[in-house]
Amino acid sequence: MLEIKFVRQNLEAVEAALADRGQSADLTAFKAMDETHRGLLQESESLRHRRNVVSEEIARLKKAGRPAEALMEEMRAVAVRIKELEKAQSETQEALSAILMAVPNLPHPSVPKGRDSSDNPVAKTWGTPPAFDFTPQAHWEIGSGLNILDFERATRITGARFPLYFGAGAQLERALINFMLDLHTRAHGYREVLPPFMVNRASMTATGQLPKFEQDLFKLEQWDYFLIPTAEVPVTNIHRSEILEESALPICYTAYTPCFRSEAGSYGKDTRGLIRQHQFNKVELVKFCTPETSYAELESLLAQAEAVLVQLELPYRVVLLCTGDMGFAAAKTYDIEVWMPAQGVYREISSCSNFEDFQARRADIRFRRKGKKGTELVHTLNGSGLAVGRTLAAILENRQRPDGSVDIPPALRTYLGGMKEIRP
RNA sequence: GGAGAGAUGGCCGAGUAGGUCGAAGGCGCUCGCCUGCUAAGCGAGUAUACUCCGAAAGGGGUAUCCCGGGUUCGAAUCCCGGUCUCUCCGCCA
Repeated sequence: MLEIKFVRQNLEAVEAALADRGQSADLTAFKAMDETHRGLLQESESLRHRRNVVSEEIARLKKAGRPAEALMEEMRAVAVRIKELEKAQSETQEALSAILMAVPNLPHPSVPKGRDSSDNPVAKTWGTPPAFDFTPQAHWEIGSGLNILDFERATRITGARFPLYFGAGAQLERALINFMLDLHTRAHGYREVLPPFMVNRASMTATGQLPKFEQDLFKLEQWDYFLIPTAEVPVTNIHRSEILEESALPICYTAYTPCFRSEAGSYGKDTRGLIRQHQFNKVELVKFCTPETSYAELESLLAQAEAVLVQLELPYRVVLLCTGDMGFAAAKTYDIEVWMPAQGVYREISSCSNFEDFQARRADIRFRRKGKKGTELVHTLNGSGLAVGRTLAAILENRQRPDGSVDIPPALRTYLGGMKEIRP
């Protein structure tokens, strides 16, 4: 969330930024509530002060064996008033935080203004889409032809939008996970973590999924736990409520997890194939760093995610999300989109964001500068490195051959016992 | 699931016949001094959040000893509820 002081002092700027995101922003309720709240705070604090002073006085009188009944009587009334104020205060506090928790992050100045994905400028294009002298098949057709993907049976086991891999398909998914983790840990200096796949409400709130987006999550019925929609949640929460040493930064983690999303509101979209599933695998990159380095870290994070596609020889492009297309918590986001030949479009395969201190404030993750007093909020970043199912889909489509077989990218072959291709 | 123990500052760890405890002591860290020889000595400082005053420097106030209630003029200390951790038993991949 945004700092309450900042919002108070920059109401118009915040409203304007929200408008850029395509949100109607009316913070007059916030302003009034904030003033009420601070008034209550001042009254109750001065009463508490009075109480603290008098309590000491009572202790002194009693020790000296002198009567204190009159003061105690006065304090009984003060205590009642303090209780009233506390109640009112907790109500205004709750109202204020409800408003603030629902306010998205402010876009970084370098983010272009725009309404939706059609306004996202392309920042970079890498590789050349393969030229086929036959009509390329969609990955679900290839997968079913090779008998490695089975969406029909997955539906029987669970329901729509769940994947079921067999044989070389399952192996390929696993190989991709290992390949990505190895690349990020060995070449990019990340530390591997394997976190819980369910998290509590506080963790979801810290990274921004809650309270606004509960309908996008899978929630356990008997527990106040949620299935993670991305490893960003458990991994960012590793350091919740901690004060880190500046010398420890940046902290870089990479994690493989399955991800669970209800995909509410996406009915009818991408109903076939691996593109939009309720459960999918992802290797995530997460960084904690100082504010002055976070934009450089965003660029390197992006490059590290791109490196996966470069090594797999999959053509892609990078787009910079405009203000209207960015996620709730992000200040700046690059999407990496891989080429999907069957549809002839680039599809998102990674999203790399700098959240600045938006998540850190919610999660209370700070650091201490060497030789300086006090603490500052860290900046957090994360990006997919990459979405595994979509990567597998891209390999199938980009490296398919007219006979229905698929050529395995050379970088991946050692992870598959030397397998060079998948044949029916 | 059953029984018991516990939760204090960056870390360790005192502190319960309720008051002068934001909290001893140690470690760590910062600054200064001393000394110089590899590892010590001395001194000072060292939680966080919110809020008010101030241009600022800085100063005032409040809260926080797991969380939420309660008792009381007053609670780290007493009572109730919850969460988490540890030990033992049970169950289990």
